[in-house]
Order: sequence, then C-alpha cells, then structure tokens
Amino acid sequence: MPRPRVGKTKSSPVVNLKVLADYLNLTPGTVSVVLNGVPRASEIPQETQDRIFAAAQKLNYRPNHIARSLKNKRSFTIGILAPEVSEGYGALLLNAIGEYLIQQRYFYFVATHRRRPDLLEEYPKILMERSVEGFIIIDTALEKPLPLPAVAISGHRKLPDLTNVVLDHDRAATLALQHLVQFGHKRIVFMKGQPFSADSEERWRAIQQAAIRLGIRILPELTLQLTMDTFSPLVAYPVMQEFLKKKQEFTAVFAYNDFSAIGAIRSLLEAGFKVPEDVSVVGFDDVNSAAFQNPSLTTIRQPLQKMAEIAAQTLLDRLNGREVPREILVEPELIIRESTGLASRKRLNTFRETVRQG
Amino acid sequence: MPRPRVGKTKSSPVVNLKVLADYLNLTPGTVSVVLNGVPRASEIPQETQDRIFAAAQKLNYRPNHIARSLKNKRSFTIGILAPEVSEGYGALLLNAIGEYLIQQRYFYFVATHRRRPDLLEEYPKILMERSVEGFIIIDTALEKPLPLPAVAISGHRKLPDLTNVVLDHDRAATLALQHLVQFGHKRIVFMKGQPFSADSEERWRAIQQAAIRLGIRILPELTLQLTMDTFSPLVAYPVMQEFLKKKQEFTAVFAYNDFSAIGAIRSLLEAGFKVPEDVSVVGFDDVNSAAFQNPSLTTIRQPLQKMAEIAAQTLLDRLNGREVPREILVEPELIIRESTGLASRKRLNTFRETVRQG
DNA sequence: GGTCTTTACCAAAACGTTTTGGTAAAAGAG
DNA sequence: CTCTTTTACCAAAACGTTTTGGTAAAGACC
Repeated sequence: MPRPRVGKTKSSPVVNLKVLADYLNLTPGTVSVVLNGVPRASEIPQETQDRIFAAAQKLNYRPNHIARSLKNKRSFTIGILAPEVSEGYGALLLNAIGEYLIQQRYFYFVATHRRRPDLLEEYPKILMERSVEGFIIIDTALEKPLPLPAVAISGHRKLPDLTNVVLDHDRAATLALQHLVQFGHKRIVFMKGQPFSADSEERWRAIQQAAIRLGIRILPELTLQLTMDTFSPLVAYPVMQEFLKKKQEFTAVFAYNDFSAIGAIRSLLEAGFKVPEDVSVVGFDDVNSAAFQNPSLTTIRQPLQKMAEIAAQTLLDRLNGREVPREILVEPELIIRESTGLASRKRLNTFRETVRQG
Repeated sequence: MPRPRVGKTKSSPVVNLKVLADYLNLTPGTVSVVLNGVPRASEIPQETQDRIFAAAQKLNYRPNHIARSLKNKRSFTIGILAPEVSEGYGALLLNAIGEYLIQQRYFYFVATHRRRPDLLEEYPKILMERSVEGFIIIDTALEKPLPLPAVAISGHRKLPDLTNVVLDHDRAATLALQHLVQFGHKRIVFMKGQPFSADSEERWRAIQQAAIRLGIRILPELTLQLTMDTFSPLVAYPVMQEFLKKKQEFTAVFAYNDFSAIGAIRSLLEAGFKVPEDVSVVGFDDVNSAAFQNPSLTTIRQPLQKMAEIAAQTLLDRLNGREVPREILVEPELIIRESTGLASRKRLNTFRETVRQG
C-alpha cells in the first residue's frame, strides 16, 4: 500500500470532536450527545447546548462519517450491482435511485460486473468489505442469495431476503399484441431477449401466453434470438439483417426493447422497407430517445424511474427494520407513436413485392 | 439516529482481525503485518506467514474497509459531481470512470446537483464528510475551488488544484464547419448551448473563430439559443419549431450536441423538410444512438470514454502524489453519416419553395 | 448542618484496523 | 559460560466517533 501522501491542499486544521470540545472546555462525549440530540441531551442545560451549536457552526465542524460508521455499524451506503451503466436503462435507473437515496442521506457504490461470473462472485464481497448495508440489483440474474438485504429490479429468482420489483409482463405483452392485432397484424416477428438478460424468460413466457389468448401464432421461423451483450441498437441490427435474407413474410416486429427496435428499424429501412407502412415495430422500455426516433417508437413504457424509486425505498425500509413484500408489481403502459400502423391486405402485397424483388 | 437494527441475515459470526488472531494464537498486530506484507513482515518466519494466510483463507477473513480508512486516512473513494446521470453523456462517462476506478480498487460516490446552487454548495461538503479523496466534476461550472484535488471533464475555469480534461474545441469547430463548407453550405443555423452548460462558452468561441477563418458569416437571425435544462431531444425541438416559423433561409444546422440535433431533426421533418436533402444537420458527441438515428447523424465525436479514463487516471495519479498537468486536451473526430449532404443551388431553391408554402 | 436529589458534566471503553516501541527466548560469539 | 545479537513476537496507542457508568458540586429538604 502506497504511503498516504494524500491530503488537504490547504492544510486547514481539520476540526473534529476533540478540537471542538477543547475549544468549548468540554469533553467530546458531551458535545456528541448534544449535537446528535440523543435523549440524554436533555441533561445538558439549554445554555450549554446553544454554546455547543454555536461553536460547531463557527468552527464549521463536520462529523467524520467514517468514524461514525465504524462505531455505529451503519454506513448509510448501499451497493448497486449492474452489468454496466448503460445509456438508456441503466442511466435512468441510477439517476432515480441516486436522487432518492441522497434525500435520505444515503449514498451508493456501483459495481459493474459485465456479466462475468468471476466478477459477479467477487464484487458483492468487495462491496461488503466497504460495509454496504444492502444491495440493489439491476438486470442481473443472481446465482446465490446475497448475505444482505437486497432488492432486484427486473429480477425474477425467488431468493431469501430479496424483493423483486417487476413489471407486469402479462399486461405488457397483452397491450403490445392487442395493439398489433387491432391493426390486423398476424405474421409477427418476435425477439427473444438474450438468455442472460434478467427479463428475457419472463417476458417470453408472457408473450407466449398472451399470444394464445389473442389467437396469434408464434412461428419458429419468425422468432429471433438476441445474443449480443450490448445495450446499443447493435444488439438487433445484424440479427434482423440475417433474418431479412430468409425472405419470410411478416408485417410486424415486437422487439425486445427500444434499442433492439431501433436497430431493427435501421436494418429494415436499409433493406427498403418502410416503417410503419410495410412493417410495424413495437419497442419496449420507452427510453428518452424513443419519442425522437424517426419514425418515433410505439413502445411499452416501463416506469423506470418509478421502479427505481420503489426499489430504493423498499431497501431502505427493509434496512430500517420494516417488513417489505417479496414482490412488487408495476404496470406498463402502451405508448402509441409512429412506428406502428395498419397491416392492410394491400400493404401486405406491396410488401410481398418488395421482398420478392429483394 | 435510529437504532442499528440492520444486519446480516445469517448471523455468521463476522470474522475480524481479532478472531483471526485468536484462532491463530497471535495478536492482531502480527497478523496485520503479515497480511499487508509491510516491510516488517520479513521479521516473521515463513512458516507462521503461511499459517496466517491459510487461516485467513479458511475463515474467509475480509478486512473492514471502514476501520482501515479511519486509521490510514485513505478512503479509496472519490466523489463525482454532475448535474444528473443523463442518458447519453453522463452514463457513458460514469461507466468508463467506474471501470477504471474499480480496477484500481477505488469506488465513487455520485452527487447530482441538478444545477441548484444550494446543492452545488452542499454536496461537496457531504462528500467530504464521507472522506472522498478527490473529485471528478462533470459538466459543472464551479464557482469556488474545491478543497481537494479535482479533475473536471468539460470544465474551463482555471482553479487551483484542478485539472481540466477538455476537447479541442477549435479543432472540433473547424472539422464541422469545413465539412459543411465543402458541401457548399453558407447559411448555417448555429445553436448556442445553455449558459449553464460547461462547454457552451468555449465551444461558441471556437465556432466563431473557425467561421471567420473559413469565411462563414454567423448571422444573428440564424443563431439559436438553447435554454432548457435537459439532456433529452426536447432541448432543441421547440426552439427549432419557433425558428421555422420565421421562415429564414438556411441549408444546414450545427447543433449543440447529438440530442439537440435529434430534436431539431424531428422538428424539421415534421415541418416537411428532408434531411439531408433540404437541410444538413451536424451533431456533437456521437452518443451510442447517433449511428442509429434515421437519418444517422453526422457528428463530432468526443472520445467520452477516453476522457473519462484520463480524468480518473489523472485524479488517481494526483492522489498518489504525482504531478499532473493543469489541462489535458483530447482530439475530436468528424463522423460523417447520413444527416449531411450537398447544399446545391437547386436544392436551395426547392427548399425556398418549401418554406414559402410553409 | 446533615442527607438526599438533581444537575451538568467527565472518563473510559469500544468499533477494527495499523504502527511502533518493546521484550522474552533462542542463537551466536568469544 | 557469559555477553551480545537476532528472532519472533506482543502490548499499547491511535484514528474520530458514540455510549455508558460515574461523580463532584449545587440545590432541596427536614
């Protein structure tokens, strides 16, 4: 370990309880009691209390959070585990989590494991060395339970002392498919999320179920599997390109998320399809930029900031000894924009032509 | 302060130096010396050292980082100040900073001040209570110097003990304008960044200078001022709408960043303009989704991950006692995609028609 | 004026480390 | 066999808090 050569640039004599107490001709213990307003502070006369507060203000005393944590065994810090701080999903969540936490005087450490199993094993431990009090897990499929209270956003494993904040995927699938059905779509391309993505399985289950209910057939030849580990539109772009080579008939795409929708649209446009005239596309998430795509994205909105807030609040509740539910369901919303439209017979035909001419 | 009711779910007896030492029939001091491999460890015979390491492994001893920080006065934690964790810019930076830091066994706290002066005043102090060793400042115009070493990304104020990591804005402006000039653009709409955005001033200065060099006139009636405090495309959408009502002649837009470019394009398309046939648009930043816009964005790429890494590395160097420069310049790159094209006379005329017919 | 309460504090231990000054015991020197 | 050196540790203090058991001094009471 390197020598501690770090420090204050200005060597202003750091004022701790000791120097504050000396200044007041009191002991640190007394000052601490008053400053923290614990019950026993009532033993101290008002006059002295005023003196203490005044001096603390004057000397600009700031308690050392580290010393305090050591003594109290509370760090007011939580750990966040995520595959990465991604542009849409991750940033939105992190921002909302951070806002809530800082209001409650908590902070967070984030460890991005890039889905590497060794890091997924290691990082929780490092975070615990740092005395985090609990975890928020984002888009991460845990193998083992964590030894501290945790809340998962888009996790689905039932694990001890873990609360899952999950979207109502059944409702989400129904909203999306209903919308497409109403526009007359029958041959719909579905994208299955990457196997490592926490939502993939559950969402796919929900889609299959909704499809049955709505009388839509999910055709293997129209089912695409995402594999690339990225949040960029690249996740779907080549997959869609490959698919188009097979010249299948279809009039709509239900993407795994907004970024895959964006990548797919890009690929469709390059191949000469028009969106939504030839092909309708539905996204998922409603990231900030979805509304500003061209065409703007019809999508299933996940209330991400709300989910983030719920997650943070639930964890803090749990940390402060309250009972919390094992699962919290949040409702999606269908946001209709420009990327979906009628699948008329005529359009289907033009579309066929397009395809045949390649 | 609430009673510390928090804790391990499983009450596995937490193993600290004391219990490890007891287990070994040694004292904590001895064990510490060996485990840390400090020079004096050579006094301890190899056999004992092996015993210690074996026991540490067996009991799964993890040093308490808080206690260690208290003693060593090193927290291996830095503070990040940013207006928010935004979707493009912020997320990209945070991700890269985090990757670098965690490799060096550092972590960060982020405080998002939403440009509120009171929070900008308060948060650095809270972060310092938490014993951060230094700061990374993102897109934040500091009023006063911070009392700890700091590195600013896109900051321009010269302050003591602060290193600025800045883009070469002169080069950036030249690249963009040259590109437009080569395509024959003369009447170019410029966007000035929000006054509170750290890059606004410097970038505008660079643009003005480059314009003179390249013989382009910056016309007041073609100069747009952004004001909205958001990283979403909404930042430019209404501004462009307003501008279009004035029916000015122009063939290109140099946006303040990618999101404002996206918002502007949206607005142009809605008004019936074609991009790039009628109007060319140049963005700035090259966020992940820029390549997947439709049309894909021609833009000035800021090497954000590189800047983030430089910032993190520089701060750590400084913290470990090395000399660091006051300013580090990074080079932009022109990424030519679909949103720019020729401004031919003919096109200008068609464009005029379009405008006249409103 | 002695005893009992109350008031207004203090002293010391503890949290889990690291660091430094010692020191018994063993080994080596003569 | 004594004296010195080396070996292999230990003991205690310190980091900045919080908490708890005390305790002098002042006041109340008879």
